[in-house]
Amino acid sequence: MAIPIVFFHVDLDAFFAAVEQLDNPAYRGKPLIVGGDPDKRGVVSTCSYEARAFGVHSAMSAIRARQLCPQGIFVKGRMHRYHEKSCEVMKVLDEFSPDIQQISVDEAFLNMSGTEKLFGTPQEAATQLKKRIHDETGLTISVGVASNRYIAKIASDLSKPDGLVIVPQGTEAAFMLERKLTEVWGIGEKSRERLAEAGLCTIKEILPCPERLLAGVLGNAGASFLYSAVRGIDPGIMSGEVASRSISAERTFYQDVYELETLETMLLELSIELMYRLLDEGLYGKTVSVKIRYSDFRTVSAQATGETAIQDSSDLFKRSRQLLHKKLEKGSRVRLIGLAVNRVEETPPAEQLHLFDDGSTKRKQQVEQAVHRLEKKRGKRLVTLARLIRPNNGEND
DNA sequence: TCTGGGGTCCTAGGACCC
DNA sequence: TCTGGGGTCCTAGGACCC
Repeated sequence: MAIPIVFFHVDLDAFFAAVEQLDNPAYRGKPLIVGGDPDKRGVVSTCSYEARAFGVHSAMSAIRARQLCPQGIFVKGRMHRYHEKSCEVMKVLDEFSPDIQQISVDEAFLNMSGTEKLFGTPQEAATQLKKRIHDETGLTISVGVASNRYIAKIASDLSKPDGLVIVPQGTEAAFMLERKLTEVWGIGEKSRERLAEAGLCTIKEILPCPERLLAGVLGNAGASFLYSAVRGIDPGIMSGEVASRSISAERTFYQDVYELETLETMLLELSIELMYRLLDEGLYGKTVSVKIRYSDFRTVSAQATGETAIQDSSDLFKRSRQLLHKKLEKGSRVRLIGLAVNRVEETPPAEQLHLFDDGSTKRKQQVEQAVHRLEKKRGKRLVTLARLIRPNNGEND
């Protein structure tokens, strides 16, 4: 007989807030909100269940969160610490399955197929796993169990916190039939609006629709995704390899700005930040894109692919500055500026020989790398371009 | 209520080549 | 002197997720 396929989806409950409450007993049992500054333009990253009782939730503006929950404790996130705790959790997961797929700092899939002899039934295995995580890290998890990743992912969300939902093999379609459209992972607000316009508000209404009809509403990819999802079949977006990578950094200004110099200064800072990350991870890229969000939230971008890989931060700044000038509407107020390097690779792209290159770019790159190494060692920034040392450039943090 | 930051994937249209 | 079809790459914008 074939071994039944069993996937666990493990999701840490209110992860950032739970870590803060773990590290600081004074926060326990209190409405704790991790995220941006309510006095600036921050949003809620994660909040404790005590805060959720007031209606506070992730992605809500921090100002709104404070209105709903004036007694809430607002703290800034400590990503470094969350990564540490995340590693502790993943270590425990490693002992339950050789096939683990971490999909974010607080989530992972475990292929538990064939582990029955070691851990018992899925119910027994999940119960052990939850206990071990709690005993060893002080955190609680919610677990979804199903014959495919997609259903497991949806299941883990249903009885948070400290939940366990098992969807037995063969009942996937019936399980999906009971779901609300808002519980369907991958279908967001815009897609729900479009479906509603087509008279499709429930899974029951979507089921009889041919894929062709759905394609008219959501496009080919969206239709194919939803057609599988409502039938309890894994649409496959959780298992694919990443085709290309990009790295990006962006800043929302504390107040909207219109001075070109302020925008350029921020772009330079972002260039330095991104270049350090490229060097740090040993990545190369030649496609740069600049994003501008205006005060009315209109967002535009400009992108260009150079002939050679980005050499150093001043090269990155030069390229991004050109894009900024190309795209910026003069006189419009800007609330956010962003910079990205797209399609980064681990090997340098083959470049044409530069007949007149005297080797200065290579030297600049070496200097930058050396400075970066030193800074990493000492944990602070040593060299700053003069342009960045200004009393106030209107930046958010 | 006035909307962060870091990502991935999809689509449509244009350029270019054979 | 008016013009096919397919493939691939690039760009801009949008949707979605954590």
